[in-house]
Amino acid sequence: MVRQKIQIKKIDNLTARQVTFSKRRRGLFKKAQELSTLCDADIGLIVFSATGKLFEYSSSSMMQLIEKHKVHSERDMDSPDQLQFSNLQSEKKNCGMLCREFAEKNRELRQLNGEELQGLGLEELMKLEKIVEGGISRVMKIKGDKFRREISSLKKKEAQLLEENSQLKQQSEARLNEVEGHNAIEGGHSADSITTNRSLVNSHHDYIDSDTSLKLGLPFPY
Amino acid sequence: MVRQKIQIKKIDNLTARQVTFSKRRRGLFKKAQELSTLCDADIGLIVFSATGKLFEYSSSSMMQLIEKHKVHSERDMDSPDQLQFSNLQSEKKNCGMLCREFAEKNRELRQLNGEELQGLGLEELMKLEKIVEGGISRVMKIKGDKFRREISSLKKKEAQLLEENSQLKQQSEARLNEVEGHNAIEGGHSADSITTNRSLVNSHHDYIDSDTSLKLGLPFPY
DNA sequence: AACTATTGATAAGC
DNA sequence: TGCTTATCAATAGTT
Repeated sequence: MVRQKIQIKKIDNLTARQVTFSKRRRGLFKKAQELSTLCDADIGLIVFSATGKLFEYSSSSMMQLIEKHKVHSERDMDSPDQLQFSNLQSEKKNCGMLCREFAEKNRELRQLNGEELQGLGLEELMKLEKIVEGGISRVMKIKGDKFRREISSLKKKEAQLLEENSQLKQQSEARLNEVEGHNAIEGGHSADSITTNRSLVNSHHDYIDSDTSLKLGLPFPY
Repeated sequence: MVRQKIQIKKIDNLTARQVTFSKRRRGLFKKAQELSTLCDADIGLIVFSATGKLFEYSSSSMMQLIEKHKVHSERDMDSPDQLQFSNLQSEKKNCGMLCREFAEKNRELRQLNGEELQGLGLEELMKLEKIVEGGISRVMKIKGDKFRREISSLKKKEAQLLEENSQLKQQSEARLNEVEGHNAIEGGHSADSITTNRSLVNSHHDYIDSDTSLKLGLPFPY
């Protein structure tokens, strides 16, 4: 439910931001498509998420549309030379801006990493601390989640193995009983009975072994 | 009023189509702007009306956006082109590399900030945690240093002021004594008892004064 | 991902 | 175009 109308400013909460991005992006694309259909317009929509993922819609061909856009915005350039020059210039400008943004991000990164802090004031430092605190708490939360998931999966496996073990134990005992029944019928000290006894001893020994290794792996399984 | 929801197909009536184009276009641009603000997305929207008129919106620079779009969609460039394009090509390649590096830095930054962590393994998470821990400890250290420096500077000032105060006090008393010395010589009452009384009155009066100013400054001090 | 109360967009009319 | 309003559509917050 919409409790109150939201402020149009960057959403702080990451997951909320992602959810909203996904919802509104779909809405926007739908409306672009509707407008193009209803009014016979040629529309191109390019959306880069904050993470750099590209989403696009175009009522015809994005390339054609972009070319058309270039033609429109470069109407006032008469000679191809000028146009070529302007392209190169714009590319360079582009690069320059990217370089600056890049440097800025790098600085941010180093500051988050605790470097280049001498120039900052108390206010800025405390803000930075808040940010890094938020970061570490989120990192630790995810780590905790991962640990818990791994542990619960291990516990599940353990339970399965215990179950399997107990079934094998029952099976083994049942077979022992069966064999002893035979022995009782055959009455005693034949070669067969000795063989059987030996294999029983072996299987029991195996069971003990695997149980021990389990206990070594998880000292307090319960 | 909306009697019924409209079909999404080309509007026959010309004027109705124009009106709808104008209305919906504005709505679309508004929504594009909102999405870009809310979710920190980079958005470009190009609309050509059926009559060929261009409308555009871009959250940053349409040219940059189109370049970014090209970098994304053109996985690889053609064979070495004509000489006249080589400059432009190399600039673009440059830009592409910068873009990728930039995206990488952005990712790092987000991860330090505790976002986009779902894909990481335990090892990576713990490494990240170490990094952020290092960051916060350095940030906190610098902050602590700043606090300490500010405090010690304040203490120094305090000591200076106290020193100044005590000197002024001495000076003042010395002058008082001097004045009373004159009075005692000129006047007829018992010098000793009067001096004592007066100094008492004075000090009390001082106290009252400063208290009053406090009350003026803070209307409801209690 | 599904739901729903609420805001927001807009078709029609003027 | 702009304004109004009844109605439909989008979506924020919740589950």
